[in-house]
Amino acid sequence: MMTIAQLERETGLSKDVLRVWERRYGFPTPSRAKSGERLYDAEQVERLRVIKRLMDQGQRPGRLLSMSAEELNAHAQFQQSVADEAMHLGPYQAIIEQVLSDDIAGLRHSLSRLLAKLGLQRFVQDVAPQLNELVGNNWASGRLDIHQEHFYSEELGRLLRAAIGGLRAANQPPRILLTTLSGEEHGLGLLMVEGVLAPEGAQCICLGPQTPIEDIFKAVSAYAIQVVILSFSSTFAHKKGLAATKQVRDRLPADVEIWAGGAMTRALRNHDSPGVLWTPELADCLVHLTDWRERHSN
Amino acid sequence: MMTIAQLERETGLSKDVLRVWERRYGFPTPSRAKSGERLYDAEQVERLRVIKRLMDQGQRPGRLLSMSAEELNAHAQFQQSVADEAMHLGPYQAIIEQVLSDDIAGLRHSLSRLLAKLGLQRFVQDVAPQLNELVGNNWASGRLDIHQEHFYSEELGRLLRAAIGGLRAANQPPRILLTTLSGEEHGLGLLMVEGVLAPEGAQCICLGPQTPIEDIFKAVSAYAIQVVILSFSSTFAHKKGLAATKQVRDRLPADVEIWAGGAMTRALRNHDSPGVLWTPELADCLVHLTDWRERHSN
DNA sequence: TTTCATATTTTGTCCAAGACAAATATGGGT
DNA sequence: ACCCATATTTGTCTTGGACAAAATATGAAA
Repeated sequence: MMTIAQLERETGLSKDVLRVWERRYGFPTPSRAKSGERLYDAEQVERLRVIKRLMDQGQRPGRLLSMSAEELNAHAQFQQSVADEAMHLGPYQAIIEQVLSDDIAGLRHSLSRLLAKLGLQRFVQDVAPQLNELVGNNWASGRLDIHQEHFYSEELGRLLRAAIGGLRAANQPPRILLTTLSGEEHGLGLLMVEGVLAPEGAQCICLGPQTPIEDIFKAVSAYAIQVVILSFSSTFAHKKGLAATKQVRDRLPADVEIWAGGAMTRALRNHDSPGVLWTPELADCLVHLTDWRERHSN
Repeated sequence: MMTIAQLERETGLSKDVLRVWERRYGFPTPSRAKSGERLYDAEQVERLRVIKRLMDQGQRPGRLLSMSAEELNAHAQFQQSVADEAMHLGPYQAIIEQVLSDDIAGLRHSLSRLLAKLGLQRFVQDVAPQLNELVGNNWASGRLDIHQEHFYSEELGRLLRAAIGGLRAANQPPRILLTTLSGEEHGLGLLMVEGVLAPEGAQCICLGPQTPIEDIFKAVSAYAIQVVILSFSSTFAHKKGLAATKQVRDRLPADVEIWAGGAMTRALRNHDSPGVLWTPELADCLVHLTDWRERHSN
């Protein structure tokens, strides 16, 4: 039996949403503590998990919530088969199999072998994004458990950090600050960007995820930063991302550039906002780096 | 101008709290959009930041919120001087100075030198906890900015991950799962535990922070886990931590042990809860590891 | 047909005030 | 000094209504 607060933390569905669904769609239907508080049983929690997963695939709640438990399961099954169909058997299928089969040692070995073979920069550009997408697809289709996704992220993060740490200390311009805004908790993208830029000798200072805007501003002046890189994962609503990025832009000195990347920025690729460079692909960062150095080479 | 949702993300004060404070104490006093939504100006945001920081030191909101802006600043100043007084100039004061002065290269160098000198296990046991406490105190006193705390955490995390990754692959029992429960986002503690246990040859599988209970259960069976380690930082309410830990205990097989550590567990040190071992200090983990191996040596 | 702008629907967030649960402080006894 | 019962403070949950924001459908122009 779970309270609404626990359920929010475990599923990521906000309390407001859980309550308004109950009112509108008649689901979920929690029992009540004698004080009137909602108590959700394991069955409904599980059903909400399935619903959340399907919603993250783009399905809309109105339909999902009006389905019976059987219909919902059948639907999830169907979606999974569709996703499987679409997934092409790329060169990294073997690695995904290792994630799916909880092959700890195998995954570690495969990743580090690929990194050694390709080098950090190529690995980050060519392999990591594809793997991330495969993992994302498999999670969306329900084939992959959360613990497998966590383990994969942790291992990839370790590998990248180790590789970056092994580089000779960078001392060429520009000085780059890497972080995400509050609300974006995924920090893997930052490591990937650093993995591309650090080998070029750029001085990267990574603050990890969720730096409040005020503190980004402080960090920029404390470290004499010349470029701020922000990363947004695909789950970040692009309208909010745009607004937030502009807010940062307004508070920073004009000579400090902002490069914003990550899956979300694909939607803004052609959006013209002064003083912000969109870098939906990692390769874009390299282009911008070259440009920056050219501009500042006098 | 900030909406209540932005303010919640940036300060960590929940919407409910912000609204109820307004009702009870008459502060904050946001203006309203024409639709009636609250809009907080920069000044009040800053004041709320100060209040939050003082509350994290243990001050109670009733008093802080009834103070005028001037009184509040004077009070914060006073608290800072008290904290400074209490802080003893330990052997690591120099490192803290580097954090405070944004000396990137110096901090990296000091940390890696200490690690090389003491070795991973000693570094994690003797140095890291003291540094963390100093950083915490300096943050509480307002001397340290959030970006400095982020940078410190990121650097220490990298160093530990690199050191752990450099160890020969562990292959001795027990197989240990490390994670935090949803609601606890600090993952540094997990790395520290791993830094103590991995050198002993224990097979550590780290999932990073915030694994839902259901998925901890799945991971335990997928990886044939024998010990689950949970970490709780000091901000986790110990009553909730106890309840959550018990919930995990109930769902796991009896032969899987739970070791719960982190600053919060100091309060539960003497609390007897069957099937859970409290490890408020890192050294406790080593003791438990020895015990475990002895018990399973037949 | 495609593309773009405009309606319409759906969905999530915010608001209000009251109630109560949980955390913390206080007083009195050992 | 410690511990327990009681009082106060503080945070979270409740309801139903309203509206903002996102997504989809519709229609017009290229």
